Amino acid sequence: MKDVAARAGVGLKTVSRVVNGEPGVTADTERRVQEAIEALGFRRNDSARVLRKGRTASIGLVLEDLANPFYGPLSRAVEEVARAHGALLINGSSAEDPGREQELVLAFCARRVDGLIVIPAGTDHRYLEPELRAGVATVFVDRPAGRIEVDTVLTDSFGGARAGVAHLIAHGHRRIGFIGDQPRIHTAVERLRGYRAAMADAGLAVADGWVSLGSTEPGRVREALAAMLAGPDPVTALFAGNNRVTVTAVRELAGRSRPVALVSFDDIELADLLGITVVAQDSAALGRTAAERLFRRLDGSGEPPARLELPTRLIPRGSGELPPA
Amino acid sequence: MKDVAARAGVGLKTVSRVVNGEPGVTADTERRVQEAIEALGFRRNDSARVLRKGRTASIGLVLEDLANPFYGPLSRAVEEVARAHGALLINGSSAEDPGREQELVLAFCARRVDGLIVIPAGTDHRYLEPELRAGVATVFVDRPAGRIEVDTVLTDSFGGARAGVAHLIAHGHRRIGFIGDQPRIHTAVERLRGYRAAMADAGLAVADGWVSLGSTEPGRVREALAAMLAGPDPVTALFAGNNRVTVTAVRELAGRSRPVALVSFDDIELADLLGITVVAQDSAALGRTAAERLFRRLDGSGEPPARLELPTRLIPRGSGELPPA
DNA sequence: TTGAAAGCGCTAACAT
DNA sequence: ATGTTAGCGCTTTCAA
Repeated sequence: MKDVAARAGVGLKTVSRVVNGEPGVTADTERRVQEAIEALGFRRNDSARVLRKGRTASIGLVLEDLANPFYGPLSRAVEEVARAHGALLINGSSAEDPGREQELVLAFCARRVDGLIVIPAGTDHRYLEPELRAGVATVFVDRPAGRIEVDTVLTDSFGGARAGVAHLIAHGHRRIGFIGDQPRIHTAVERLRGYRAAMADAGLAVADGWVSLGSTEPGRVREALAAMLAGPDPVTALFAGNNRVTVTAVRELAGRSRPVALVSFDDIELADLLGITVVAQDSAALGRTAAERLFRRLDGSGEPPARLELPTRLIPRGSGELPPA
Repeated sequence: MKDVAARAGVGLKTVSRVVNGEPGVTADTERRVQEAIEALGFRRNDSARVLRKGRTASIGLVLEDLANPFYGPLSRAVEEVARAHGALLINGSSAEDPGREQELVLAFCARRVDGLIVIPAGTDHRYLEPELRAGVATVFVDRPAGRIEVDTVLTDSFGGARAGVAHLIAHGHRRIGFIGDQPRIHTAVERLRGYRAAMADAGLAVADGWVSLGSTEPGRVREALAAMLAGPDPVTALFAGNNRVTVTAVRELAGRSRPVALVSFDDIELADLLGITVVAQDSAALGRTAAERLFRRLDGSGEPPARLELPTRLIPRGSGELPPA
């Protein structure tokens, strides 16, 4: 910028004015400055700008795994809103590791992101307190924050699971299995709660062997499913707690002779062709809602932290309407 | 930092030493500084650090659409490599718009990212020349750069398509359709070239109506497919140019009475259950390879720009082995 | 309309 | 082992 000023034969501040489109520069001076900028290939250094202005026009998004198809649309929606507000998006995957989540969040804060959107892996977020006090706008998505008060945007996991399981019950099933994610993950617990509520609503007892929470790694899911389908009283239907579980369950069930009904929490590409009944959540809406809330806060809305819940949608496609074998 | 120094009763540089884990501080002093840091909730301002050091420890990734399942694993792989090198990842989607690609790239450069990984939407990248001269390491992925010399990591689209079409020919097909992405996209053209090569290898002529390049939007693909399947000499097999085309094609073909063989460029989740034969490319490997090359360059390797091509893998699953109707 | 000077928070280089 | 000074590239403030 100094060089540009020298070459254009003007003061530093004049260049700054031109670069930022501020008024108070004659057309002629502006032209001279523009020429110098071209000639020198000058590009404003935003780091210095940030240092001076205090705002970075960037937000950080911490999620679990960008490679999971559930998070792609969410991330994209956040990016879209950020773009509309002139902000860039810094992305990080926690790999479901609370330590890594914290590391990423703090790295983003050190970069002085204006805001933070977090899909938490951990359950205690008090480490964020100094940042919140320092004014970093924060929204939690998909799962609630632990031990701090912040804006939260969730899917109605409880209601969705309850509706999905009730759907299976309505189609005659009495012995229904549930395979979900690890019990420290909020959505897994909520969906299990929804399952239990639906069973209770129908006056059905839940046998121990019908419920399995744990890693969504295929081997684990396969084993859990095999256990439910073995023995004297095998389940006739399965409620799969998320897209990862569903993918493995569908593969396993495809190889069986006796049909097992299936309802999946989360939609999956081409699930329509496979006739998989799902409880769909709108991950893009989740991201959009969270980002909009974040920017409203950055624009100075002083509302107290709120908790929003987005509804799910049951889409019958065949697998959930199979009668008990 | 000044405050921390004051509170701990030490000099500025001593705090800096502690914060950065530099040697030359007594255990006792360090403790006092740490206490002050805790008490004040101090977190180093990386913007200032960047301004001083010249390196930001961040890289920018411009791709087409984070919501496309092809890019999730790619982005994740890049992030993983970046993490291993202590760098953060800034993400942007061009939405296949060259103007937006340029806007994103230049925004990243203004942030002084150390490096850039670009899946280009445009075909002329001379706007990058000043940045390249300024030392921004750059790797293009999935599609080559236009009119500049940079590292490039591609999938062997030509070879993959040629092998896929040859596979259909080997199963008896003579009238084979090709539906691909827009002709300004390099991979679309390469795959079409592969298709033509395979047909020529077998001594087969290609009728005008068998080839269709254009948007991958479902309506467009549906129309193109309908046209190929109508008339006196309908195609008996289809080569789908990418995952978006395949999704629509599979849906359409599922509704037809006469079976049409299908080979897809790009694998898709659950394609195994649907029996879709694919020419798979490894998008994670693409991202990993590009990122590794980028960091090797950042670490000072002075190799000239190179062009790498990753192989594809033909996975027969049924749809590509159907005989002609 | 234009510019000079101060300073954002940090680190490199050089004292002490 | 510790502190001082200068300056990274920009914007803010105030003066011309």
